[in-house]
Amino acid sequence: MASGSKSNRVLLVEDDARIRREILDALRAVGYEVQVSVSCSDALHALHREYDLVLLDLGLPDGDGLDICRSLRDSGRSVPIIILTARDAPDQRVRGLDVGADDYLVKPFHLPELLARIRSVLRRTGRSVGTGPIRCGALWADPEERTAGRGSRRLDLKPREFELLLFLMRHPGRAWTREQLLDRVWGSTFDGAPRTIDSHIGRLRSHVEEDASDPHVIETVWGVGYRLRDTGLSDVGSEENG
Amino acid sequence: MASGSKSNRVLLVEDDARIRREILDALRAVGYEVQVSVSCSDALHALHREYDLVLLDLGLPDGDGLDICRSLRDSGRSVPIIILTARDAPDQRVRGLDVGADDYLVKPFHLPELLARIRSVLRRTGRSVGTGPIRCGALWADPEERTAGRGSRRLDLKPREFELLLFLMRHPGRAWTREQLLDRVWGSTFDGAPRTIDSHIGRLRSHVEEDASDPHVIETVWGVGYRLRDTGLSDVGSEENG
DNA sequence: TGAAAGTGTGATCGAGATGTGACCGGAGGG
DNA sequence: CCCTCCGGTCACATCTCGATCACACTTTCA
Repeated sequence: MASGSKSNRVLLVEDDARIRREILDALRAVGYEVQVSVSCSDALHALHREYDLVLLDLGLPDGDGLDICRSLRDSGRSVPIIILTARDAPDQRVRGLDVGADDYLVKPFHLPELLARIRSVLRRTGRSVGTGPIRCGALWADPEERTAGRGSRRLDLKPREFELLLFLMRHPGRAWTREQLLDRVWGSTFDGAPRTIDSHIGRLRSHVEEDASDPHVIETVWGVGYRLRDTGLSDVGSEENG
Repeated sequence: MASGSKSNRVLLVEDDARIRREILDALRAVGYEVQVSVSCSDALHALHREYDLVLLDLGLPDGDGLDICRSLRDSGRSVPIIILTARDAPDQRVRGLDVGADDYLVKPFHLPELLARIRSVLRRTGRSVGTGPIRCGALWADPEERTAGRGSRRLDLKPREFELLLFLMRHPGRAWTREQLLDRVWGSTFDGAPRTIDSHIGRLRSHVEEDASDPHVIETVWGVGYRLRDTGLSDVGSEENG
């Protein structure tokens, strides 16, 4: 999901120079990385690359934006699309949405509303933060599916191991004492020996580490506790759009 | 008996009887399973159950729909929400979208457009329930014909077993708790023991699994529930072990 | 209405996950 | 260099939770 620390990439397909300028400035002002296409052929070429969002005008000089939308969906690409157009008839809206657009906004529109709709679509397709899968270096975990893995390999974790890993992944780079982990992962009602943590860390390492005798992922902080190594989001062949 | 896997489940929150009737009829006509709430408290109660979509009016007699939206998101629920309201000021739209709504439609609207936007949201969130036959690995099922099988062999499933299998096949790879399965497959009216699920999973396994004593198709997720093996991923067989 | 099939539930058994203490070895400090 | 302290590992007791089964209840269909 192309959302990490980099900015979101947007393809703006619009032939009217004035409107284009206006949207472009607004998007850049709030930090999106924007590319521009002014025609169908132009857009189809640009779409060989991956984007987080396509803003699509329908009335283009060399064809209809709906065809772009349709061809993207037909070829299985799920990149989010928001249609921006002057065509405001109800059946035109229905048609736009039914060829696979995620939203349909009629010109003239208010820029703040466009930005809000963009945020909404990105939020939805980027999977909302609290529940969606998270990544940390080569590690990934999906609380909803209850799956975790390293790279392409899926890990077979026991419930406690999964909870522990999930917690650590939500706070990469930070060191935790055994007491804190017991409190946060086991819950405040649990009153057990801190050594319990050691066992579970050990078991987790045997799954997660390349070489369990030389831990690089779950680090020991001597005299304190443990920490998940913060790998400033290295790449592990992500991408799921397509 | 309401069967969650047969159609998409929609919660309609609307206090105006005329509008409610209109939307309700339209949704049922196209096959959605609709529940209705007429107030905030009503809606919050209904939302203890799971839905595929919430249609949310903002001006409710006992509070603001925005609060419902906000509280759902705050508690980590990602259920799709479409706001339907008479509030048409741009900053109200922005606000609605920014508290977590997936779409914002101003009254009066055209029903076909609402339906198209519903389709779009369901498509995007992957909750759209198709009516055609589906496959998952060697398994196949046809909701219309009410037949299911494994490879070339037809399975003789009882109604509940069929519904359960169908539901699992529509979300391969995802783990479900017993409570969730009861809610989605048995229906929101059913209030029974979670152990019931165990029985049906057992019966289903005896049909579906090569060797029922060593389940590979319907996996047990310890401490959570069950999951249909996602054959899309590479082999999940026992990894290392300590 | 009666028989037969389908479904829900509680009891029991056993597999598998978890917590704990003992023992070992290495890191740090004097 | 030695001593002490702390973390790693392991085996095992314990306990939780899932599988199974029998049976009662419900629904369906003749």
